[in-house]
Amino acid sequence: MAGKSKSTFFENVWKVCAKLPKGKVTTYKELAHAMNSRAYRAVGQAMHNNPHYPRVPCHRVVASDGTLGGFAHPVKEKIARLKKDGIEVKNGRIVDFEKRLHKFK
DNA sequence: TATTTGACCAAGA
DNA sequence: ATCTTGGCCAAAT
Repeated sequence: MAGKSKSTFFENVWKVCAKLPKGKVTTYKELAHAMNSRAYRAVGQAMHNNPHYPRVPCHRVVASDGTLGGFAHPVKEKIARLKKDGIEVKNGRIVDFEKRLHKFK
């Protein structure tokens, strides 16, 4: 085997997040879960440092209760991008959150 | 190596 | 339903 390609936690997060279909959202917790981890806080850090937009759609990652969570830019932009993806936000919450929520695997 | 910092979460009050 | 608290984990300092 040639060089061992050890991937960091962040890189794994980005890799999984890149699989999120357009028109859907996921949560920090779900991303962690998909990696068999409970580091949902660290997932937030990975999104904050996401160097791969738009390949990694970090704006479609929200909090477990359907609220928006954070964003590296004004939250206003996150809302705008979601709307562009066909996802509605009202009063700081994802509309029809449960229907929009994507679970990996 | 130890401490601090978050785009979090679940359970209490 | 909203607000507070403690716990959680990886990265950065």
